[in-house]
Amino acid sequence: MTAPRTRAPVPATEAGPVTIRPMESSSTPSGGSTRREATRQKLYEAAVTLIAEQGFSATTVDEIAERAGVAKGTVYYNFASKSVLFEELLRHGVGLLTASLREAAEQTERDGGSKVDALDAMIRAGLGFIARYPSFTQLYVAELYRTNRAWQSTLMVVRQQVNAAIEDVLHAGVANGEFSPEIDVRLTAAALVGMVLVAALDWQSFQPERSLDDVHSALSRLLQGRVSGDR
Amino acid sequence: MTAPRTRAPVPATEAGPVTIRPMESSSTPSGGSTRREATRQKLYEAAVTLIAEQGFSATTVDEIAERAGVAKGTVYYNFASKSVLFEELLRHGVGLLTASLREAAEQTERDGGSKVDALDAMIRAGLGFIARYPSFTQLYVAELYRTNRAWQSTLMVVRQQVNAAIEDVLHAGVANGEFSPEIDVRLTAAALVGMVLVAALDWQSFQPERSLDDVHSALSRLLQGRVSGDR
DNA sequence: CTTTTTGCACTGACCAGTCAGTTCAAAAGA
DNA sequence: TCTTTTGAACTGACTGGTCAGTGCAAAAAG
Repeated sequence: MTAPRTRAPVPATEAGPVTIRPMESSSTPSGGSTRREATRQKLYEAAVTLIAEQGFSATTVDEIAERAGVAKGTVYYNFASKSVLFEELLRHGVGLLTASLREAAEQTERDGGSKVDALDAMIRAGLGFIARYPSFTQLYVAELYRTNRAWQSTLMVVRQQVNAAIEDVLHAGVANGEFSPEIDVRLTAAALVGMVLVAALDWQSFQPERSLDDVHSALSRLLQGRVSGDR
Repeated sequence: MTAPRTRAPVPATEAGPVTIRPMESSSTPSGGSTRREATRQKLYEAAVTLIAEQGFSATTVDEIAERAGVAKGTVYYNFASKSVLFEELLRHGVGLLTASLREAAEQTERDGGSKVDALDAMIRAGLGFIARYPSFTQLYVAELYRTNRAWQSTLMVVRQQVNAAIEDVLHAGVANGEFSPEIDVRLTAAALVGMVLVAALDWQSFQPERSLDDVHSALSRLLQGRVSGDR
């Protein structure tokens, strides 16, 4: 059998772990060419809402292209595959989130606040982020605990990035004497993430009219154990 | 074109009464025939793990059937569609969870415990449930905040069921004087759910060797504001 | 007790449709 | 000129759902 001249559909070896294509869009180390970057941004935005609504598998590349207002070919010109687009989107979004969290903690630090204050500020920052990018948050939560997926590793890295930002403050607080040395840093961080995530999603989904301050104070009360009693 | 594939037979003619198939699977009001129920159970179990791992859309009916050890047609004999199978699975699982939560609260009640104790018992019950059905929990979290989906309404009902169990205790505690009247019951309940959900998922995914007691005490500490200080 | 009938539960090949990914010539920037 | 985008055509694989047909245990008939 000889290769039919027109098409060259993947030779024999199927086991190829890596896509053979010449492309390699994912580079763009810095600078980012002007036009290209704008297109990618549009694709991110289109993809994030669609995937948040329907999930990754249920979202088609055609839909993403249409929503972004570009041709399907453009998607593949800018990203090696649907999965790669998704992975880069994840990294992009979580980068923004962690930056925001760390910034909040550092700001508190600079103002001479305590570690609880830092945690509180991070909760607020988290809520702010979720309010600004609700779709991204949905998508993050929805994909976070899936296993057996192509982007497993990306997800792990990204999750760790977020949790670490909180764990750092917790650790500092323990070293500080401000927090009990008996707290379980890892679990407490996870619990705090969950608290903010689910409460914020509830807020956005079912009571979007409420203010950030309002929601923040409810969580703040929980964080500081001001639920029982009323000191 | 007739040409029956491999099998022969059964002469044509079937002028008999046009029984269009007995269909009507989803009923089974009570008793339910033994065999049928066993098959449905196997399908639930197969579907829950697969969907937890891959998500609803990425999971095929063929996979579910194969994992359950039945033919594809059997899936459709027992459930009207893939979505219906999923919806019934959701209702089934959440039914178990809420029963467990309410039972825990009532037990505390009977023992003359406080409302914080009830909340604490519910956290423990929640953790226990998640430890027993981690896949179901993954699936629940992953699909909970999706919009534009066929089973939207089922999800809402089911979510409300869980949250209400917690809100009830919170309300009772406020009426009781045990909780500050300023707490936001709705948001606090959501936050507690998130706290348990994410912490437990973290536990199951990354530190499965730890004991329930261990995890419970970490969350308990957070609930009771015993994080800062060490009273 | 033996034979026949009934109908539920299950089967799996099949179909019509869908999707990710590819290709490319031509147009549009810059 | 060089880069980026377009848009439509195509493919190969896969998917949800269907349906004619099978197996079997219990009821009915003899």
